[in-house]
Amino acid sequence: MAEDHEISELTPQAQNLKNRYELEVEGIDYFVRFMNLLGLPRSVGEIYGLLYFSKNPMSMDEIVKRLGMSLGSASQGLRTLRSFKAIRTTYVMGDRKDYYVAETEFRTLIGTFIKEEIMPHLDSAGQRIERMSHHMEALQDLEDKSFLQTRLKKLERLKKGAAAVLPTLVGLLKL
Amino acid sequence: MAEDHEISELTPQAQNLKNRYELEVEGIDYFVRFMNLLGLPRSVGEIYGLLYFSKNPMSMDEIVKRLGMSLGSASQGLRTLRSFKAIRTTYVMGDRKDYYVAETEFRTLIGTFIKEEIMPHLDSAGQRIERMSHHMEALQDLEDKSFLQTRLKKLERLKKGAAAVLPTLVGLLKL
DNA sequence: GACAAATTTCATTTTTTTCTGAAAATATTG
DNA sequence: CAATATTTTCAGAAAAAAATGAAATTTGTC
Repeated sequence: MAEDHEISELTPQAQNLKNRYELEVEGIDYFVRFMNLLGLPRSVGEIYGLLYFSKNPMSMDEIVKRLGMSLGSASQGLRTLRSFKAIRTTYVMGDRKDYYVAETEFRTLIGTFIKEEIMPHLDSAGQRIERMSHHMEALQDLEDKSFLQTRLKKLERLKKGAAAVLPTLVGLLKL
Repeated sequence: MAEDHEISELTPQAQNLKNRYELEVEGIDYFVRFMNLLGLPRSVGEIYGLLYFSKNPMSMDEIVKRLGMSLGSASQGLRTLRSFKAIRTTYVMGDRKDYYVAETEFRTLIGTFIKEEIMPHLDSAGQRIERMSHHMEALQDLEDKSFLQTRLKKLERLKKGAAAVLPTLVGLLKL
């Protein structure tokens, strides 16, 4: 009973484990917030965070166990991450499971995100502006017409600006 | 009964109204999607879209009537838009209502959004990275430690890059 | 400063998104 | 190719976000 009163003192090993664990938890939280900023669900951020701070590739059932999430969420989340090339699979000899590792090249990751998630919006934005311009051209009231013309031009400029800046941004990310 | 069979033919005036209406609807939809991309609720996009394509300032009850939304949503949405400086109030003589007009300088609008919504995240991200580094420094296993050090450095670089690029982006928006 | 109009707040309801888990589909091994 | 392990799908449950509307507050007017 000599160490009864030292119950909150940790051995160096225990302290070490605790540090590693807290680092991981905070790291996962980091990516949960980041992905959330991009409009992606919590589970996606959790999986990516776990993989980002894991030295070894992980299988889906490991991920499920570590994060305490359902198989469905894990499968869906891994699919999303693959679609952004944020993770990739590795082959582990003598095992039929798939193993995943985080892609840590943020440049690629964000580039894919812009290309797949943002650019399509810009395309349909362009089409919508065209349809609006068409309606605008046909208006009788000249004052109203010219007012709307100005507003539509501004929209067009915004759209063109975004379409120009985003790819440049991806280029800049080489940093 | 001469025009019975022309029931779907519109007079020029009616056609004109229809064009104006469809332009407005499409314009509102445009901003609903845009705001949605920024993670803002539909009601915020609706209000901004309506104001953006309206030549005249509008009061809250007009907005409520035109969009068929609740007073609560309108009040909340207007507050959000004001906080981004996406709209401003105008004074209308002899009327005690507040009247709103859209701020059409997208540069300002996006600038405010970045400053108010994105930058705070970057600050807390920096703090979180620091806490993680602290835990990392204390680790015993040198291999794991150096692995995590690399990962944390990458995170740090991403964060620094974002912090540098975003204000630049605002500058570029002068276009 | 009492009244009325306009606006905000907030508890509740509605809608949308995300998660779950078991069944179906697919892939792998002996 | 049968047996089994792994992954995906998807209907329903749970959680989160947004909208509602009536009460409370604020603002402006006489």
